[in-house]
Amino acid sequence: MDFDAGSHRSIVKEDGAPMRAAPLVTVDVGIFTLHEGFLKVLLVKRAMAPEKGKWALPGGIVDTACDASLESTAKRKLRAKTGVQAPWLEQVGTVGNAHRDPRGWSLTVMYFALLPYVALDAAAPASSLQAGEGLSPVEAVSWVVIEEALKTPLAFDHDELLVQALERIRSKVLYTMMPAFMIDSPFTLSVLQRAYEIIMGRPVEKKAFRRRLENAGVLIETGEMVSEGPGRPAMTYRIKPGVQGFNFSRQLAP
Amino acid sequence: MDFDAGSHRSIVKEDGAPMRAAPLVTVDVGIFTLHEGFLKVLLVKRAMAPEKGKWALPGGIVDTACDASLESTAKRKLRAKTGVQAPWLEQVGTVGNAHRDPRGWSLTVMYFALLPYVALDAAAPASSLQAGEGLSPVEAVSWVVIEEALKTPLAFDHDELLVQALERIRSKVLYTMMPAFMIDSPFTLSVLQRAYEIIMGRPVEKKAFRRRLENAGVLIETGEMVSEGPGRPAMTYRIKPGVQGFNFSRQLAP
DNA sequence: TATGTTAGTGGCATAATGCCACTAAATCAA
DNA sequence: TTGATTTAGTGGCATTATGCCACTAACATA
Repeated sequence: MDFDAGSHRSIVKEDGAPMRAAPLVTVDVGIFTLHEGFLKVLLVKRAMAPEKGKWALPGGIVDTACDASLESTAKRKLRAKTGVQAPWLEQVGTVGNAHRDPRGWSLTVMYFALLPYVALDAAAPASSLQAGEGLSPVEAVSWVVIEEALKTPLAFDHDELLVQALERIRSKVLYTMMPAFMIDSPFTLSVLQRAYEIIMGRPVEKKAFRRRLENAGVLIETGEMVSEGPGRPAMTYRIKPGVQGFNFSRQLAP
Repeated sequence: MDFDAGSHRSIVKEDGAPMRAAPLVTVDVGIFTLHEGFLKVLLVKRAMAPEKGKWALPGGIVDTACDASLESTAKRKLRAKTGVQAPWLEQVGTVGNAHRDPRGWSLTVMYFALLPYVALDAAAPASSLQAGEGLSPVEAVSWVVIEEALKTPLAFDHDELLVQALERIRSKVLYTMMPAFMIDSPFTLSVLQRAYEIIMGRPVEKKAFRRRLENAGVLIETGEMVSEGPGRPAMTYRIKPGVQGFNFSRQLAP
């Protein structure tokens, strides 16, 4: 069952201030991309208390008035910071306890999004730096190389949330097409391979990589070749529709 | 960030009834076991509105006063219905939207638990049939064969939640030791194999199965043999500690 | 003692990946 | 023009975990 009839109560303290029996509910989104050879995550610098001035994952309260679902909340946060939609949005998990927020019991639903790199200045709408429709104002928005983000002390328990999201990504990269959603389309197989390598943190064997993609049939040849600098020109490809749900039968070497 | 300062507001409607800005938060638990050759899930019959009289997954509101975390809420629900702890408890995901509960925006964090069969009459404490510490009274508690549960119309969106949990289990059974947590210990390899087969819904090859376990080194030989009826006596085994997190390098044949 | 039943193993086949050397087609610098 | 360098792409064998199947082992029962 969901809850007892009438069990949701608004307790009011003696001084008249409302006290919550239900926890605060927020959505946080780890937004990841590949840029200049690095895996980067989008961080915002909080402009308001609590944790004012600290770097944090983008996120905020679920607005029951304007969000139809948790996923639409996540999409709203994403669009507010990047100005674009993400081709991959996935729920990581939910963390809820009495101590993660100084003001009491709180709960956050963690998502991660993958997208090709977009410059923030150009793409981010004004709303990302100002308070708007349920949006929190922030001092700054920035793509941060993942290793640095992991070293930075983040607001609340966002360090742990970031680690959780990263673990999920590093695990799924071994048997999915994830990296294809973080680069511009169309792309060459070499670019895609490098995307895998950046996320995995180690080299991938060229032949095995290409054969795997070929047998899976997850790409469409565009027929267009590209040639950058010296070396043989390369064929370009696009992702087949529906590939987000595709899983290879085995993982890349651990 | 988590939320804006002061953004949690208790809106009061004109008639004085409190209206929530924050969603209702619940935890639901799919409790699974193996019994008499079937995969079964524990269902409860709701004794109170809403959805009174309907079958549902055990669960209920998060009690911020007594639960330290979401997981402890899940454990409390589990213990209330079965009287025992589960050796496997895993979060499946969170569903939150405006329409899953007739009374407004609500959110549930779904867990699943795996445990060896326990008879409900004997093991369930009185609290499972009566209202207690934040526990909801139910008309009945029952182990239901999974195929039947899937055919039964459940309260709220519990049909979908059950499907989600089941998909997770059917997927992870292919590369984890999950079934070992649903049978009594120690066990024979034949019993364990049958546990896999029940969940997977198809036969598993004996030699491949045993070799896989042997190479993984996830079991401890007890040294004790058991003999039931005719046939050669079988060695018995226990699960090595820490095996819950173990993943085989490949999946069983899809 | 023969027969049926369940436990457990030997050994080859299969499939996806790892590995490495090779060819192919471009740029660049004498 | 030619050779060196660079990147793209392939051929083919090795490795590894699993699938498959026939075989042996040890018990009960008639």
